[in-house]
Amino acid sequence: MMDQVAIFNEYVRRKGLKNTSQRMTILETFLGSKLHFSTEDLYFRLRKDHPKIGYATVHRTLKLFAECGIARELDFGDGQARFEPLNADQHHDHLVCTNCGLIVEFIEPKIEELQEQVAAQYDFKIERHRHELYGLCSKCAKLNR
Amino acid sequence: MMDQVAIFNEYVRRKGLKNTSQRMTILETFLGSKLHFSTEDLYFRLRKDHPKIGYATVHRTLKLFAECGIARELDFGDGQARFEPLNADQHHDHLVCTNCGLIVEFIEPKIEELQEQVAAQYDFKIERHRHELYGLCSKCAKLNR
DNA sequence: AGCTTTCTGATTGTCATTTTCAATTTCTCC
DNA sequence: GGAGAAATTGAAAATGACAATCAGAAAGCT
Repeated sequence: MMDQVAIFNEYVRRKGLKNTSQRMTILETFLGSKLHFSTEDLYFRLRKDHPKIGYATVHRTLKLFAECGIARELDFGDGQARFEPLNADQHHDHLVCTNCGLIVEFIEPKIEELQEQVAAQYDFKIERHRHELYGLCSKCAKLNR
Repeated sequence: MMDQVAIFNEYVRRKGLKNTSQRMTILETFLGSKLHFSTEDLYFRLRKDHPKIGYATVHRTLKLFAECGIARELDFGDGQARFEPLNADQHHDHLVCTNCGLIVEFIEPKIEELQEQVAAQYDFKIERHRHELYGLCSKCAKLNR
């Protein structure tokens, strides 16, 4: 967690940006909470203790996190961008429950490998990818029977 | 191609919807053209020969195609929904060139299989998935060197 | 501390998509 | 074949997430 703060500070310094109390507050809340925030989620969570921080600032700051590599921007097709803290862990993708919204992360190196082979086959140089599995989690599968 | 028209007609009948000339026109154009339409793409293409068909109708009709299973809605993260005709072919996913917008379809049954295993492992019942590889196609990789 | 640059937050703008609604068309049932 | 109920159309307006604007505030170099 200290790593991410350090990376952010370094990025800010290198780019000639400024280190404001709002940015620090947002960063702490972002790192110290559940994953997969939408801008709105984080805005309302921050509101409790920091009612003066505006929506636009939260939005801009999350973009900044993505820019400097400490966050990943996700899009689960519900019309709202989400962000998750990124650390040095292995790359993961997501399972999304279409009923309750539960998000589970999964790691499957064999898929990553096959992706590379596909890209090579079509002579593409992959920069990033999206891989999401949508369906019902075990709880919702039982309820919806 | 006849299959998709039949499926659509069947769906319309079963749902108590009505079969209008606009819908037929849109369906023909949709099936008879390049893949991966945005609503706007299709709207402008239709405009040439059918200037009276409105944007909202194109949009609603594409949604209807997706609903009845003859089209798949795609989202390549550029803020515009796209649609492609679906037939009984094997499921495919997409490579997207981030420079020129080229879209290539790929099929990799081993990935599909691994997905199933992942879902089983987390006790998810998959309904659909998204898998897109973003990067540079061979042409753009050469130019951007 | 002074001064330049960036940042903030309220507001407004943008853009794809969705909704609205009156007029039109379809389709069922005589 | 045509009346009537119900769905559809198309123009326009509404929606909603995101991005841009801008004047006042804050940061940080010297």
